[in-house]
Amino acid sequence: MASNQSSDSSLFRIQILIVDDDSTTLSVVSSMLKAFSCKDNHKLELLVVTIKNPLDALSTLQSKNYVFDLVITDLHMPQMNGMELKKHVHEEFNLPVIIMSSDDSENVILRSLEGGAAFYIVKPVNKDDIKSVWRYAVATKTGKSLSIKEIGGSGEPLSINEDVNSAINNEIRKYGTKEGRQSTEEDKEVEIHQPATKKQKLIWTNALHNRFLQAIHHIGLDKAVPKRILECMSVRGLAREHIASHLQKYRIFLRKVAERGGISSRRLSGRALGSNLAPFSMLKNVQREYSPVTRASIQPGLGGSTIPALGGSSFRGLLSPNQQAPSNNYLFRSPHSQSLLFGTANSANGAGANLPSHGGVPNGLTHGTSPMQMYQPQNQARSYLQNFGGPLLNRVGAVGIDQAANYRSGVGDIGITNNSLYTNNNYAGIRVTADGHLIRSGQMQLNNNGLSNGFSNGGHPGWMNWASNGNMNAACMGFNIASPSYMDQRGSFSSGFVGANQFFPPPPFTSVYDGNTPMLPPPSQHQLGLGYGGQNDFVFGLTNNSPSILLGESSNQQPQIGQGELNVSDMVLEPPNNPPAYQLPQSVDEISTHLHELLTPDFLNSLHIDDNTPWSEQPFSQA
DNA sequence: CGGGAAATAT
DNA sequence: TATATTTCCC
Repeated sequence: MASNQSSDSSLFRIQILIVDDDSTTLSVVSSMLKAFSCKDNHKLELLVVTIKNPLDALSTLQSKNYVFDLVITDLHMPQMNGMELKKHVHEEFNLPVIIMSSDDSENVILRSLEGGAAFYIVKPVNKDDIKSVWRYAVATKTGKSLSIKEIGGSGEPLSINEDVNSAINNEIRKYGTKEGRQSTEEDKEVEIHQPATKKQKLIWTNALHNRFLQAIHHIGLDKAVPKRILECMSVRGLAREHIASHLQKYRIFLRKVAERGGISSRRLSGRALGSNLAPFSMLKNVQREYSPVTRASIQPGLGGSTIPALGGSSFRGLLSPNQQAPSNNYLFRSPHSQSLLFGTANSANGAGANLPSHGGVPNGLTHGTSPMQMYQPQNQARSYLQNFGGPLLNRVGAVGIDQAANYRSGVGDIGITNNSLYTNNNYAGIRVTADGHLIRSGQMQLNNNGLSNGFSNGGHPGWMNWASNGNMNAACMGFNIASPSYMDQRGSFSSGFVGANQFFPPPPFTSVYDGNTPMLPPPSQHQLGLGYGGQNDFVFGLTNNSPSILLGESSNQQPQIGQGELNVSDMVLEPPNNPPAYQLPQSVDEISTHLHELLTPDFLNSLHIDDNTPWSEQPFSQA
């Protein structure tokens, strides 16, 4: 039962009550916890009391008033469930309660967290969970707050309180050093030697990745080496090693895609390639959680790249009104902390709760207009964090999509109205009929720059995104979404993209990116309309049950888009006055030939990945 | 020292 | 398994 370790000189005396009707869990968790309490460590004293009956637990708490620091309880117990117990514990003893259950349903987890649980552990409990408990306990005891330290604020990378951190590091280092100690079974079970010198784990958030991409743009892929990228990115705390590692992965991704791109389009029979090119699916910018999109939608897809907004335009995602432009930052995860990024402590700071989940559906709690998503798959090692905080980036130069209002109605215009201050009010009316067809409504007008593709490139050579015959052409490809589970709500989905090369380098990175501010270029450069912050600049994603790759089989054939839900040929757009410098290939062979060109690193580089797509869905997480 | 591949860790 | 870190070699 109780294990007591006497020590007068303890720096920390932590007393934990564990309640679970399963005695195995009790003993396992107990011993795991104790494993942290190194016997020859006089700075740490851990008292663990295990009780099978929640009612007994309450009476124990009463009889030993205020001696406990923390209660860990199972959720499903015969006498009283964990949440009830938690309620009592909160009210009567004002102690934090950690819920621990094999139930990993999001519902339950959410309710628990919302109900005030400190955090939630999904059984089987692993060492990371134990570490989390331990750290939480220390933090509680010492009054230090465990929190994501002001992600939007101080510029500090994600970290728990430094004091706590170092204290724990010290403890762990002591525990972890093998010198003078025989390794025991217990050590193997809970092995925690992470020297303080160990690097914090960097999580490549989408925003950070975008920064990375932009840096590569700026430098040029061929010259982009870690050191230069690092300089260019100007992200505090970022190390060359981080870049090198990421670059390595990125190159692998590029290589893979390039390989795929090189094969004949005739072989690109739908599904096979779709799955092969699954990485692309992440390139679209679907607002999964927030978008009311149901069907026959123009989805912002992946694609086209940074078209300067001087006369150009960028599609912004079809966002719901509350959707904020992502402004996420990079996150550092302490090597010791896998699970401390959530829970009560964070809630106090306005962060959300994480959701252990198998399915990987981020289900971040919305916090006002700055929802933050945290995703911790199960209780495993990774945490995907996404921060949607920050100001709405009303990107100058972006096509303002008259989005939610019309879109929500499901019928009517998707007014794609360029409201850029820097353009000439180009108007491309695209209309979705009641039955979900996309029809032309209004026409693209020329702007001063002379190109009428709606995405004028300011006089610079650029691709049209649909060819002069008015049809979306061969460059339109659809890719199945990588994770159909995401799309359950509205069926399968293909996003198409049209490509445009990057002709404009991003503005120089002048300021040091502190990891917190939204990644916008300096104001004077806003007009470039670059996709800072992670949006795809524009693209049509074409929806619904589309085969994976939608290359036309003949020069006359239109890409097949879905089940007639949305037909590109309905998008009759005015031919340009000035033919684009680069004509899209018309025949299959040409397509085949040009596919490779389409998938050049430059093009790939130009792909901006939206912040709302979980990292696990991002391109080279699949590569 | 720095780049990059490979091994290793989580 | 995926991805971040670390090592190793050039």
